[in-house]
Amino acid sequence: MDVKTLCLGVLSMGERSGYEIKKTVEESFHHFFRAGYGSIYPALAELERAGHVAGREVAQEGRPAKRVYGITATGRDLLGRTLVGEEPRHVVRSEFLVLMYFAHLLPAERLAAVLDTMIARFRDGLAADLDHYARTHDQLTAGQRFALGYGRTVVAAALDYLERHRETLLDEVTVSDASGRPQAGDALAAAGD
Amino acid sequence: MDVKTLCLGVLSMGERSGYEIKKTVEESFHHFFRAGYGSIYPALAELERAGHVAGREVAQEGRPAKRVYGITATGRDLLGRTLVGEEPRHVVRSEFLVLMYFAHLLPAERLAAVLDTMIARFRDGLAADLDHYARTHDQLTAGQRFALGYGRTVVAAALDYLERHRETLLDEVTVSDASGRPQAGDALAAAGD
DNA sequence: GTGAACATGTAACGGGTTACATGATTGC
DNA sequence: GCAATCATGTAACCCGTTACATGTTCAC
Repeated sequence: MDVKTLCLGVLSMGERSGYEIKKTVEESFHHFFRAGYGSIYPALAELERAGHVAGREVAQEGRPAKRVYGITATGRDLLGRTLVGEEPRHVVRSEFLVLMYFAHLLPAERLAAVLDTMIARFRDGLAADLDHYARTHDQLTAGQRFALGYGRTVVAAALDYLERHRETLLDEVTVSDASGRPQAGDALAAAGD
Repeated sequence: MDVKTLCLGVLSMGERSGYEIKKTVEESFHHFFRAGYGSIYPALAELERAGHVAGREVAQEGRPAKRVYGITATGRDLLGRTLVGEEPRHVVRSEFLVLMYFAHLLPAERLAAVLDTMIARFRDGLAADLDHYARTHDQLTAGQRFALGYGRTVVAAALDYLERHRETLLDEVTVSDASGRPQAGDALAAAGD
């Protein structure tokens, strides 16, 4: 599934500009999908060329004009066929966890900073999520509630894990650092002093 | 963080061939990283050109010869600097969840099949994980236990969520399908009959 | 002898990210 | 005037995926 399909999906819920599509993706898909302008605008242009969406200029007061797109019949058809036809991928790519795997190669302060960054990120994401859900849950489809609930549940579990194991990891790594085995982190910390 | 850094990290735990690196990644990183031969072998070649790893031919009995790589001093240095220098990314890209978000556009049987596929995948992954962990936990570093534990915890939470909400989603989507609103899924299901 | 696991590579392709480029409008 | 938000786009680049290509050894 590419950004083109995502755009079709978002547009199937109502007309939007490229800018607004990105907003929707950030609000509703942020736990499991992301798309930048550099992929959204070209996707929209290509979809319009192929007749799957139709754009029109809309003037606004107090804001620059925007170009809103609506999905066409062939677009809806393509969306349905694409969703049915693709086997569902689910990929996590976490350099954060690779970093944790090699925690013994990191200076303790850096390790703590990384953990705190991730904890803060998850905490903020979850709060924004809960807020968004509270404001929209009564107008969501079953599928939307399911997908959003999945994101919330999993992030909550991740956050809980990080909070509960932060201290332990920090303690254990510090102990083994002090045990005399030379570590890349030690060398770097020494070089940094 | 790219596959080159990953290879350096794996090799920092001991000498390995490209084939064996892939095995290690599959066993230990499968919840949060993946790498194919098409990225591992070129990464190794480039690392060797730069002097960060050194390869040597090793004959085996009962098996084809292999080329095992060891990390060099400069490689270890580069690994340490790379790990310290990068801000930790953590990206989930789930076409599965996008599919669930648009569940109302899917025929009910397809929706059930997708859910069952994902449940089975998570179940199998978790079992393999538990098995691997049971066999290695006493020789893992704190960081490795932390990263592996994170993966296990999060996948277990995800699996639990899927199992607990599968029926509800299926019921709710079926009900709204039958309520008279035309759906893309209906059209496709009808076309398929 | 055939399939599975072991083992190593190359080359094209695709798609997303990043950086660049521009401009309107509001509020401070 | 300047920062922030709204708004749209392009082009180069990176890097990972996929497909292709090849060969060994074992077990059935």
